Amino acid sequence: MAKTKKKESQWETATNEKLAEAGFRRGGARAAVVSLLDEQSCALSAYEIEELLAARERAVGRASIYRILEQLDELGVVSKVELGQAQARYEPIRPDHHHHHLVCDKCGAVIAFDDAPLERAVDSISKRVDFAVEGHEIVLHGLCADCR
Amino acid sequence: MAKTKKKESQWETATNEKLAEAGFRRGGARAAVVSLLDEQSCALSAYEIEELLAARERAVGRASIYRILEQLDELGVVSKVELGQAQARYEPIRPDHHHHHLVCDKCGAVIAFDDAPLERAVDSISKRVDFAVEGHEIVLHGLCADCR
DNA sequence: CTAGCGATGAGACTGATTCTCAGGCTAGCT
DNA sequence: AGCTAGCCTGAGAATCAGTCTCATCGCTAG
Repeated sequence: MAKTKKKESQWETATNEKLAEAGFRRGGARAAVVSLLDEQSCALSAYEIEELLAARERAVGRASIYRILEQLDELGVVSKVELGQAQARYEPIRPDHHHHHLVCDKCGAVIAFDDAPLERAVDSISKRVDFAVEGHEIVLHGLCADCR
Repeated sequence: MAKTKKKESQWETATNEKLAEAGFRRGGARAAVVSLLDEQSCALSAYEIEELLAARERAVGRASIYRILEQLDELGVVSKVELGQAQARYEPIRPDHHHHHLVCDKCGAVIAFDDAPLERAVDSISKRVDFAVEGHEIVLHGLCADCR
């Protein structure tokens, strides 16, 4: 598949702006990772990112991938989620698409879901505890429709 | 510290019964792990378990700790929780104490909390999705009172 | 008391993630 | 456009949690 110049989404643009504001220089590796993440609707593992980038025209070193993901996480544009699979996954944070995950204990499939009442319950707790809550992660696990 | 014969709690007793029912023989290593877990009110990592047991009179091999924890998890008497700290934690499941965790991003402190509306929201979702939900894990992260 | 077989643990191994450090490239200055 | 300081990269070593292997130990039934 030829590399086509895609239109940058709001997330990629906003991320690049935040990187610049935070004093980061531009770099090919980071641009490739940001661009790849922007195309995803759900979480990718570092290994998947490495493979996907290698399969394109732009391989990025493993150390760079982890470094970049950490920077993006700190900037608050990427969310690191641990789904109990012995590896972390990362996904872009889009203001209009907050969601959580269902994880199949058998095949490892990851399915996204969102639920307003759940969010409200979490927000309510966040205000009640003596703790500056900055984020939350909710994982439901069990068996997916195929494995059941 | 001298080893004192403590009174077994309901959890330890029930766990030993389930182990026997499941056909497991008795063993010193497993008894030590079960006894240690019974004293905890919140989650311990495998490494902490290894250290705590070594600090007592009863060191247990790492392989045994993981094996035992896995058996207890399968029996449904222990819960494996991933708090995004690159290591799993384990805690006894007591029928009267279902709870979730607040994790401090700075010092790593783990604080338990429970909330009925949150549980109801999760139960509600569990019934709506095309997925056999067997369990859930909710982690709020941010800064604890000390680190703020 | 003894044999059979589950329980245990030392240590090798695996897989994910982090660290190190030499060389490349960007951004700012002339 | 040319130059340079210092951030950006990536190859590979190091680390760390967790898993596997296998010889030995020690319950328990008989």
